[in-house]
Amino acid sequence: MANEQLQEAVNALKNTKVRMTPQRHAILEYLYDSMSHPTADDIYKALESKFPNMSVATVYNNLRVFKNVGIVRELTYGDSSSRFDCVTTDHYHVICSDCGKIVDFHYPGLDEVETLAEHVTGFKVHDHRMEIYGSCQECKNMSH
Amino acid sequence: MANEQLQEAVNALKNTKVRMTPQRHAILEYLYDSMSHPTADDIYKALESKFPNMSVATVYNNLRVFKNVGIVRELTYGDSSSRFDCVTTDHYHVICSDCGKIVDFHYPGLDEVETLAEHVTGFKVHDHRMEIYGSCQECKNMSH
DNA sequence: GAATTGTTTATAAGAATTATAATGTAAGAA
DNA sequence: TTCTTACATTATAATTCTTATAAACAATTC
Repeated sequence: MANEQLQEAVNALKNTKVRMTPQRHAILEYLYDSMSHPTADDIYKALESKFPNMSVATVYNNLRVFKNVGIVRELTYGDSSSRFDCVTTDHYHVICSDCGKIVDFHYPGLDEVETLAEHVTGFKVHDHRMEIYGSCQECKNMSH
Repeated sequence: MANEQLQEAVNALKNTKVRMTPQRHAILEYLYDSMSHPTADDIYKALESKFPNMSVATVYNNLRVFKNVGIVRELTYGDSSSRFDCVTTDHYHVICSDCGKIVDFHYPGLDEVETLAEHVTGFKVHDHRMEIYGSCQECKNMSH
């Protein structure tokens, strides 16, 4: 299923001016396979063996390209570097404040929040973002 | 009322080992008076005339102190620098994707989201964060 | 096949934040 | 009060993440 989603993403790119390159494919593949929330540097390190000559800038550039096309989302949490997540179904993130672990969390979309915000503020609302913070099971046990 | 909240924050600090200094008071005062969401640099610039010798590091250090005590919250959006917000009542932020304006938005707390997340993930949930993105009225009109 | 457009690489530059060391200031004990 | 200790501030240097630049490369179009 990760493969199907990857294919969808590749197809989405075909409809734009964006060319498919080995590096791009590898970055997408890593994102869809790992299903984690890596930083640009995580991706860079993970692909080092496969692409010894790849530049960090390539990772950043392509993540931005993917973001603009809409197949990747950038997550900025408290920690220094951004994390990237492939846009699949609507889900939220539960984040461990102690170790930084990120777990996906499905929840019916908060549409009513968006509509209420439109009425109250006069904005044209496009999107929202929510994160939940806490201590994961491992870190909970650590603090005994 | 901003003054009352400021007093509360000052009192909260008295109960810790944290000392009150002129710089700290000025930073808090600015946060509570302006009711905006300034960056560290905004604060630094705003207090320049009052404290010509203050270092940027002081602003950063103290914002972190306030954050740890729990009277200030750090907001990390896509843009490069963090923004800081005094923790008052529970409210969310509506952010203009075009001009960056931030508007407060009151909404009954999403407690059920937190409890559901606890059950599903096994986390001990402390907190959550939500932001709503859209175009403010000015930017809506601009794009005609 | 030549020209154009887009891509990668390597490196340098930029910006935000943190660490360090020296100096300053307030609180507590003698 | 004076000495000592602990905390704060300042100035500067160092780090880290990210972006810009220019040259080399590859693919697409005419």
